[in-house]
Amino acid sequence: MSADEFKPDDSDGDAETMRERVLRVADDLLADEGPDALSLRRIADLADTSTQAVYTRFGGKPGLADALFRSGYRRLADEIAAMPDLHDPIEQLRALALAYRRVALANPHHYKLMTGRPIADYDPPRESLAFAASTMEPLVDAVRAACADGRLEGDVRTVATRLWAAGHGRVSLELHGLVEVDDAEANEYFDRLVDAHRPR
Amino acid sequence: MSADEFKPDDSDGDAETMRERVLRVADDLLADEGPDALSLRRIADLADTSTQAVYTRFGGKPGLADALFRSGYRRLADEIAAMPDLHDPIEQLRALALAYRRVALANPHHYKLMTGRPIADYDPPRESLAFAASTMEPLVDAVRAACADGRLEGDVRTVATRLWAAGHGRVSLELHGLVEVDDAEANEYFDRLVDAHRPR
DNA sequence: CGACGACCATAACAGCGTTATGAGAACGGT
DNA sequence: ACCGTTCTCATAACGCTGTTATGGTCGTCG
Repeated sequence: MSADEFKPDDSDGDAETMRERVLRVADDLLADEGPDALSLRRIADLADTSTQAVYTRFGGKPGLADALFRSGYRRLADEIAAMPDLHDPIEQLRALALAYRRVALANPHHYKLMTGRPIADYDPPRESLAFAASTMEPLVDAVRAACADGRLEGDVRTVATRLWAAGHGRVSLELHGLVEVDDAEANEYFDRLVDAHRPR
Repeated sequence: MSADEFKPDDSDGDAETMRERVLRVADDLLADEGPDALSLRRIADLADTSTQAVYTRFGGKPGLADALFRSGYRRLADEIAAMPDLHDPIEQLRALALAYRRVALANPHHYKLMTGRPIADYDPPRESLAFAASTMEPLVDAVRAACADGRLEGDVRTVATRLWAAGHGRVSLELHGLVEVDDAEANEYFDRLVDAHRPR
């Protein structure tokens, strides 16, 4: 049983800890088959361990779901951080919106976990919600820059929140099949949103 | 299959059919405790029947979920239909947005079922999605009237869809705790959205 | 070296959605 | 009016779920 691959005593090196392995397996399973496919027994089997390990590392299924929730927002934050600086605040806003939508459509199951409640008995705790909201900081920065240039007007955080909400709404309806997925219209839509906050 | 059943001949005119009873119990349970509390066994007990009845009437849990999905959109459609006609298209649009948000915040669990996927193995079928989209027709009508008056410009359905998406986004983030619930800001937000489609 | 505590595999428990089985009522054709 | 068919639903079982209890192995530290 359990060919002792590694012991946690000395330096971790590049070996994967059990926690990392479980998280990676769950993350892949979520991406491939969606939230309904996430069963502790299946995850434990795929990670070559038992369900009990999930409990010692994550405290249970909601704890594992929270790790996936954060992992989803971390990916979003990483993709945003990897974007080139366009130096034009309005262009930057457009790029952020496109990136947001692109990440969401590319990882629909993660997006549902990040903005919906697809896993029973899991509701993101305060800290996770705060972390999620913090991934919108680049958007706030771009709005601030645009306001400083006189290209937008209004309270910075309020405007940023409006853009976030509107962008999320479009993506959410697309993902749920309530409106058609349409890149061109999505772009038009967002441009109009930005226009709505231009000084006139 | 399933012509409407008749009870014995006596005058029980307002008697509830088993299907109605199950649906009402499930609807109350959803409103009171949320989607996670919906278990067929519990519903069957509360409706004084067995789980099997749910299968003959709804085909299973996803079928019951679909009935609740439609019931949620029907309530929304009814509330909208009960609104007085304001005769001013823009005012009508504002009133529709407020009604949409009010219904959503008053029935958060239903709203999650209507726009999210909180019940395992249930994805709304085409017809249910079409029914859901049809509840937005009064919004389309108001946009059409506003365009006819020259108060808005653009393709009618496109503009209506944009307003729907943006409104949904705000409500969704509020319900999920990602932005603060704020009536005044919600109104401001929607007014800006409408402004964005005014001719300039 | 021995006691302690962390970790995890095994197994059990209660609950879930679903399905099989069978009994009883309702229906339709003759 | 009769009888066979069909529909409906209660009971019980099946396999799955998340969770918890138990016990054993191992590293840590007094």
